Amino acid sequence: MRGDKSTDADGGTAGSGAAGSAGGPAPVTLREVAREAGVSYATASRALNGSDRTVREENAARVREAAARLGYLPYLPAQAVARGFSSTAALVVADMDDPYFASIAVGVVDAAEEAGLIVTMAVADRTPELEVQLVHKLRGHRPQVIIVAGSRIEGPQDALVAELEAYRSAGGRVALISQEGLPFPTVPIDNYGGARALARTLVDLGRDGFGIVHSGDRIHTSRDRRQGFTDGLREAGLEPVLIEEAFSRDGGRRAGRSLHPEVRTVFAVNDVMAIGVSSGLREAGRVPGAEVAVAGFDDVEEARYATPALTTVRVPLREIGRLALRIALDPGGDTAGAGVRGSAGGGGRDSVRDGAWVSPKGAARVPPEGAAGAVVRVPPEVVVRDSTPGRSACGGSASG
Amino acid sequence: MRGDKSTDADGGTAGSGAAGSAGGPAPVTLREVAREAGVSYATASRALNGSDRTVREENAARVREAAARLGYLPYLPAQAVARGFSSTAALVVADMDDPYFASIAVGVVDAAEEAGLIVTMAVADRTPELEVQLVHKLRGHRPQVIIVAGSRIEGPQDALVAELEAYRSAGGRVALISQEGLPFPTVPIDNYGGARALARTLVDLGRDGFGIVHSGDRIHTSRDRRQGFTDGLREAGLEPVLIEEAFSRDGGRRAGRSLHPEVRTVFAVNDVMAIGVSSGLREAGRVPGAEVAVAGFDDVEEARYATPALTTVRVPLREIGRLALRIALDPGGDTAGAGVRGSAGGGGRDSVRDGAWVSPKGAARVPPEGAAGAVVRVPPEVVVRDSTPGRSACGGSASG
DNA sequence: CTGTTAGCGCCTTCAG
DNA sequence: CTGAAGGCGCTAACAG
Repeated sequence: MRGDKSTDADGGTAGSGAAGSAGGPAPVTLREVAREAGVSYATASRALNGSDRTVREENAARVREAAARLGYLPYLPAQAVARGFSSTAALVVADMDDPYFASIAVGVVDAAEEAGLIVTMAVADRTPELEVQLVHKLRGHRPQVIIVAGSRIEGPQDALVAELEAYRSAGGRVALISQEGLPFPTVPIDNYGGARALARTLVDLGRDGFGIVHSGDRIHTSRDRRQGFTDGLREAGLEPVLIEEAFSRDGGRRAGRSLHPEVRTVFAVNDVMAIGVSSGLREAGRVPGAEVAVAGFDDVEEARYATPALTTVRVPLREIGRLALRIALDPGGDTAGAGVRGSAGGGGRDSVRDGAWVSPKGAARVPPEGAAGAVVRVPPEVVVRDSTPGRSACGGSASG
Repeated sequence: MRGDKSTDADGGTAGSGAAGSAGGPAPVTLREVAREAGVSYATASRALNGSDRTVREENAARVREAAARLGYLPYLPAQAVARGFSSTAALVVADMDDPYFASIAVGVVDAAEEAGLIVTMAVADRTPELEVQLVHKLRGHRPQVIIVAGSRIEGPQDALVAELEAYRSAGGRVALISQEGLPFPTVPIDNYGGARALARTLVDLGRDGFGIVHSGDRIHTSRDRRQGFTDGLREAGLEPVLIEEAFSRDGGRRAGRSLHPEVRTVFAVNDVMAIGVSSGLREAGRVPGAEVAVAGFDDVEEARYATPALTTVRVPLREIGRLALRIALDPGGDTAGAGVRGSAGGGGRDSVRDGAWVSPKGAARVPPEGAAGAVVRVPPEVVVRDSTPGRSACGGSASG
């Protein structure tokens, strides 16, 4: 919440005070404020919103005072019409009930707030078609930026790209989260590298009998994580058993319920599924953590309180959300790496893959507006917890 | 997504096609569409948005066709200015990272989508002052409705009420979630009744040695649940031990870590805290579920996968979110009870309190307006799970 | 049915 | 530094 350039007049508190008549008092308009303050309409405008403030302090004060007294509230839609752009940021997420997206949303909303924007949000329900329709609809509000955080699914993305391209060519800024390969600034998540590092860490800890619960290669996130983990394993000469299930808690649960007896270490492609796996294992009478270790990916808060606590790869979701808004607002800015502290933990080297991604198509058509394929890497970090060998799922080790 | 009254022109896919020049082609305006279609500006408007469609089908078709071809997109802010009200719904939640609010948000967004509104959202971070500021800020967009879902905290609510009152007196509609006592339509949650029923259920199951982990009476939700549970216990002649901690996972964890040894059944005021309690118990070397049963409130998805699965009180969060939007849009409508199935569980009587509160003033230029204090009860439902007596925290009972 | 013409609330040159 | 006037894109009477 930066204080400068504030457009607020009445300190954030209601001020319709007087309002004697009861019949839907038309909201106070800037014109009234001007009259009340004894200055011109234009002056009032300048005093309250000042693109380049050039108004005698005395008058400015009078205007502010009048505005406060009348409870004036700038009519944002009107401002948008006059200025040509609104003060909103649009966000499309795949599923708000998933803590992964919820955290990203928090980050976006937070950063937007700081930038003086309010966010309009839509939930695409993990359906590509709906997603396109939503950005289209959102576009009507002429947001200053559009951020799309969906689980990218295999298939033609032409519609989405076209929609976004159209938006950008009209002056809008877009940012994507974890869906590289599209000609827009993206906050990537190193799914491959993180998963690979995780695999190596587990191998180093002496685990074996690996299994991967994933959701098929059509879902990019799943594919990359599966791939990374597999490669990490292969470097140690190991080969995992693959189990495919839905990208959800329940999918994980089903997988856990019928997990092959020889799998003693299972990596679920995300924390939510991993938690489901643990649950499923228990339903099958097995003990997750001791008998079979389970690891996930994301380090969602929930995972830290699960039993056994998940070994996972930390992904700074909130920061990623913030970052998305920032790179959208200021592509090519000094945003790179900003706000993402945290060591590389166990992730270590090769955390950074090919950073540079070059815009393939269309980008030529659309000039400046900042680089189109900006990529800011967020380093993954392996977090080892309870599910490692010697620990039991039940009795905690603490104090005892 | 209802199809009628659609304002969309180009089937949801981008259409900036032609656009030869590359320098930020000004978005297509309605005027251009009109010219392109060979009709007047007004006719084009009517054809595409038609409040009361009265345009020869032939022309209408031409307009639609032209709109599609040019990739016309109605400029919502302009529409808002012209119409006097925008097509947005504002939502203020206390903490998006909490699954409780995330689910509510999903419901709101969903219902908004159905009503043709897009939601603008803000996170109040559980801070009353911020909450007021946010609704104030949001008000600037002239949303058609404002929904506030915060954890009500003891203290003067004058600022919030004033802000909301001002909004409403200007024709806006507001709906609150789980914070009765304020002069606005509210979707209540029977915290007291649900907790009391839960207590009785646990007593009936033979549990004893009760403890309540709550967050102090300043937080209404905590207070009501604690109160209800306590009363339920007293009916059986029992008295609980009280532990006060922060309203979060971590607060619960701390409570669990130092839980009095004699407490063998603990009720945490919400699922998230309950999960924390389980976690804390383990850290202290105790086994939640077997040695000490833990119950929560909300029936958040996460709770169903926790270990041990939580005995809890189901609250249809999503439905509640939907309902909030509906009663805001149509107070006094037939919304009562709609969409909320599920038995009354044990909540029982006193579920319905004083409903009527009469609307003072009238709407400005915005559509009708109904009752202002509508209250729709959502019946709580006790869900008994693993944490009951005989079960172990580890080995599942299933199959094996 | 259709076109013309005012605004909606605000910002912004453009003169004073 | 200030006021007057035009315009943003769209809707809504009001004539034809």
